[in-house]
Amino acid sequence: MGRRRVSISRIENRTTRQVTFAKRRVGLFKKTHELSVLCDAQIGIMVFSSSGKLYEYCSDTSGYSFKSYIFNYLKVNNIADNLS
Amino acid sequence: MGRRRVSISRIENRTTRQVTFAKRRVGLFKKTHELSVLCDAQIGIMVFSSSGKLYEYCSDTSGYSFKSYIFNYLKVNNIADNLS
DNA sequence: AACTATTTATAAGA
DNA sequence: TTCTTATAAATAGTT
Repeated sequence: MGRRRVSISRIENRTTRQVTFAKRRVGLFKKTHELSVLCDAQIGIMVFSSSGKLYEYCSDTSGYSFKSYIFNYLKVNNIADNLS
Repeated sequence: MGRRRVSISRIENRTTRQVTFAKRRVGLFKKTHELSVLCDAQIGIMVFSSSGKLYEYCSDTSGYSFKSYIFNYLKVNNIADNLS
């Protein structure tokens, strides 16, 4: 969806890779936010860049954290108890 | 990006919300995969639908699920033990 | 950091 | 509900 079609494989040029990372990361977080709001979903996303920097997004509505949903999931599925 | 512009707020109609969730979830995971491959990034994403079902994607190809990263996080931070 | 030609995602409709 | 398609949105290459 740009001037040319691009095949999905690692971008070798360092500068191009960094620029694409910055652009698509913003796009991904936007899509994440939209899905969360439109469909009332709880979403957590963590992105580690190749240089090791962490970017994260978490939907959080009216007091419930994403972590609380994870805890609830673990409990309901009997994966863990004694959560603190 | 469809027949009409849509404002980003909760879709009230249940059927429309479910259809949109299914479509956009696929799109989001595709975008996640593309960013990961193009830019050599490690990405984990967890989506809880409003009905509580979990969908996840993890860029790691060596057999580890994103859930295992969460488990490790919970263990390391002494939030939960007895994880199965 | 902006721009814009194109590709891609997707909202309605069939 | 799965497929189609008109249109909005994302973005690759350019400036």
